[in-house]
Amino acid sequence: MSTQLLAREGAEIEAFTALLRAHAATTREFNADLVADHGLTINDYEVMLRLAHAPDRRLRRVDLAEEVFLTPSGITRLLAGLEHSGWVERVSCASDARVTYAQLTEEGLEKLRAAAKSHVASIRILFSERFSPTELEALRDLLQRLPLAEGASCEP
Amino acid sequence: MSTQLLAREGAEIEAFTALLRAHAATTREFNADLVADHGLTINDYEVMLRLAHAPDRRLRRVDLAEEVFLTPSGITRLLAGLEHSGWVERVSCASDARVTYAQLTEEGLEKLRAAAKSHVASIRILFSERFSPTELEALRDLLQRLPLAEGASCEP
DNA sequence: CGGATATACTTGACTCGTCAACTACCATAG
DNA sequence: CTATGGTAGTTGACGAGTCAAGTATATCCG
Repeated sequence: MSTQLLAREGAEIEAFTALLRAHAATTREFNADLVADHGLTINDYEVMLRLAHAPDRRLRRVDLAEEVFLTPSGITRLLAGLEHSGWVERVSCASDARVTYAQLTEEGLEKLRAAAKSHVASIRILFSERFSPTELEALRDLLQRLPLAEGASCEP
Repeated sequence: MSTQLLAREGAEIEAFTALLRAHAATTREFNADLVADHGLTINDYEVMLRLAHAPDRRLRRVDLAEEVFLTPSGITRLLAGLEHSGWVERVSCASDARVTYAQLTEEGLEKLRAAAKSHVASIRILFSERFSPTELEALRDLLQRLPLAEGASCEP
């Protein structure tokens, strides 16, 4: 009654709450494993993964930021760590002196492969324990509708 | 080929990636609004909401931590802010001197109501723009399966 | 050309939350 | 009663990421 306005009810709110919890739970788990086993955070991993799949294994820092939903300064800081470890190198751009690419090194790729092995396995286990293939697809498709504006669709 | 091991393919990985992105996108949006309009973070809000729905509007700090997926120290810190603003009070427990309840004050409830008004509206809009009622339920149900069972896991 | 505006990135100061270590209290067994 | 072990909570040191402001370069247009 007095808390009517604060209703937790309503499928939208429930869905969002579930999203928060699901993220907190899974992320915490995977991140802890990744850090313990490889000294990488999830974001380190995601960034290196994007680089690995990019042409020449390099990406502009802005674009990278957008892909993993970090701010430009966040990316600067994250990359500082990866550069320090020798997994990513700065490469300057001939045609535009403002841009600096982040490029995955050979060691970075090796590191990523090693990390991927256990990380991917954990993800597969967690998700396939809980969902059928059909549900998995449904979940993915629904979640993919959420990110607003930006990275929508178009890949080169 | 050489990146085969790093495959982004596989419904489990895609689902998890989508979860990361969906969380980052929505959370950033809602959090920014909440902070700008009411000076509350999403976690502040979620904590106050739990308190509002609890008997006597109070909860043990441990239990609160568990509900919002924070560590005990995280909760201490978060509550320190809310106590400072007068929205939450510490109440000690008669039967067990170790526990301190966090109790939502009258002002806290008012604050929460005000924040809920716009926050809930934003959530509803974002989600109902993208999903039908049926999809919303599906999404919620799928996400609710993810948080791992607390005590269950781990090593002896 | 040259000034205005926009873009790419970095830096300082700060917030939020973590972990590890610690205090304080409770419960139970000998 | 006391030792022993478990639970509730706080604190210090730190990491990760944010924002606001700053620098450097590009681009557009009179």
